[in-house]
Amino acid sequence: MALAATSPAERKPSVLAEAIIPTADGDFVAQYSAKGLCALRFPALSASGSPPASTGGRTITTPPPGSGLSLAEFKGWLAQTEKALKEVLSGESASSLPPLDLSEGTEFQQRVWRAMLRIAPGEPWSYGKLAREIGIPKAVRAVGAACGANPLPVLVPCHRVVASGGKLGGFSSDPRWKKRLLGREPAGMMK
DNA sequence: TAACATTCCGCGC
DNA sequence: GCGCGGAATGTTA
Repeated sequence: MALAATSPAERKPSVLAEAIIPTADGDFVAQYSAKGLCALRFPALSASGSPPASTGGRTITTPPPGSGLSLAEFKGWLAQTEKALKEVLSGESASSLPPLDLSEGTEFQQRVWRAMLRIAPGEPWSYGKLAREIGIPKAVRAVGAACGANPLPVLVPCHRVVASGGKLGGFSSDPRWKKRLLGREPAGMMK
């Protein structure tokens, strides 16, 4: 029979609600689908490395009625997201996370992301260790690619995954964020 | 097929 | 011990 025309990552979750979450590091933007938090954008660093000033958290878009996401549920998720975000930003692991909608990723990617959620602060993993954790030790590079596709930076602690040999590794948006976040880890293994 | 947020090994210094 | 170049390796668009 013919090959399937659709690729595995064809379905993107539709964003029903969007909100700004103010933190000490700037304003994060969280996007929600009917299943949960599906994307998180973090503020761009200025050239000097200082985060932009907060605009004061306010919701940009609320979920429309009958969309599958109630306003009350959205507010609950938002509160959880904000709490978890601030916990991670202060160098701790999130005590509780909102539902995460990872349906945009392939099975392999979701496996990588889920494994990253288990990473404890202060003990950064290498791409190699992460690859070994999900059962494919040689897929180190694929793991790196999956990290780059991570829709929920910070919450899914992709910044705690570093290259072996004490090298920092890469980062999708700004390598500064990675260094900044790692600097707050309790152990601070990174010299 | 090409590209990747890697890793490993061998050299030379 | 450190740095460089090249090969290997799995997943994705």
